[in-house]
Amino acid sequence: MILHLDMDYFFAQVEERENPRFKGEPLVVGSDPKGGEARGVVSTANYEARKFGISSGMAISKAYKLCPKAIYLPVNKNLYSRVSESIFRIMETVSDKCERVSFDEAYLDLSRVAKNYSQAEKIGRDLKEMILRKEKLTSSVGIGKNKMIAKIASEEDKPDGLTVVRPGETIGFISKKSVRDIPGIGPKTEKELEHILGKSDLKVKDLKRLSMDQLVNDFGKRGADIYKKARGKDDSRVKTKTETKSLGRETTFDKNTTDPEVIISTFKSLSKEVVDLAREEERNIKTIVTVCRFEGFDSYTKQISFKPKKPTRDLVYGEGVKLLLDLLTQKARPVRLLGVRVIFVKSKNR
DNA sequence: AATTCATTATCAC
DNA sequence: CTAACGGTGATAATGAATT
Repeated sequence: MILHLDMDYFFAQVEERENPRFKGEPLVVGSDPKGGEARGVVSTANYEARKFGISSGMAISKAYKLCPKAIYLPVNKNLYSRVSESIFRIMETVSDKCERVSFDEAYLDLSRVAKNYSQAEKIGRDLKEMILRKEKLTSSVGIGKNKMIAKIASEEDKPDGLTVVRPGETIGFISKKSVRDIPGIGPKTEKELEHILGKSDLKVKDLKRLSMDQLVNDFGKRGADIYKKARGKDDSRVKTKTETKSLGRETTFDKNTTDPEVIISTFKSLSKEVVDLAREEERNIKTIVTVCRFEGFDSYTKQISFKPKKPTRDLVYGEGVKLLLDLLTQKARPVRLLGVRVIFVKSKNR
């Protein structure tokens, strides 16, 4: 028995709470639109802004065109992080089997704490109530027999919703949903599935026409996953703690650049950030990856592996620039984005 | 033959 | 007219290089 909780339009809702004058006005949290010239994206928009067609992930320049008079706020990560921590602590009082997915999303395994779905529902209501009381924020909850069902259920009735899907209702619940509602099926996979089935606007029930064999053939491991999910099955566990496997920083320039001074100094500061953060992990690294996106949006990576070493600035910057210079001389084109990432060595015992 | 490395693709939020 | 489009991290596929 799994519960999924998703905060409603989280960043924007927090900003409304901090400044109630924003309520009722279209509000967009994301990068500075700079009069429509900026290259960032929308993080979260409140419902008033969504009426203009603005949504998460959209280019901020497009959002600005759709609604220049909206209130545009920068992403105040520290604030959301504090609120997030408080919400997770509330959730963890209900069950310590809690998986934090992002700032505003988490799963709880209720198998040990609820005898039946009615009890689970009560827990869901209580959770929403506690969060509202403590943080003055609304959330949406879904409960189902596995993580996938719980997640889709939490989307069902937002904002401020609570949906319980009992095991017997599972198939009926998902069959009419779009294939895009299945976590793990993104735009590319949807397109490919449409091509295979010769039909657009695919529903979950349509997927049942595809055999396990065919799906595995076409999509590998993910195909097997799709086969099961189309039948309401998902045996992934709620995982409470996971260790960081990699850590990186990247940045997009305001304008594409060919200036070596700018490129190198930017890379240097990205490297410094990565090293400072990697140090806190107190673990060795085994790979350094540099990323470069050029004018035209095509991206390339170059990486180097070695015997486990401490993440020092000399190492990460030193090896990193070599990789970067390789990419730059190979392409010799204006640069849009630069990034650097380190991959940690797996630590022993778990 | 098995494992690791390098690179790209896809996805989620 | 169309495209516009961040940052962080995970996982998988594939082919080459190593062990």
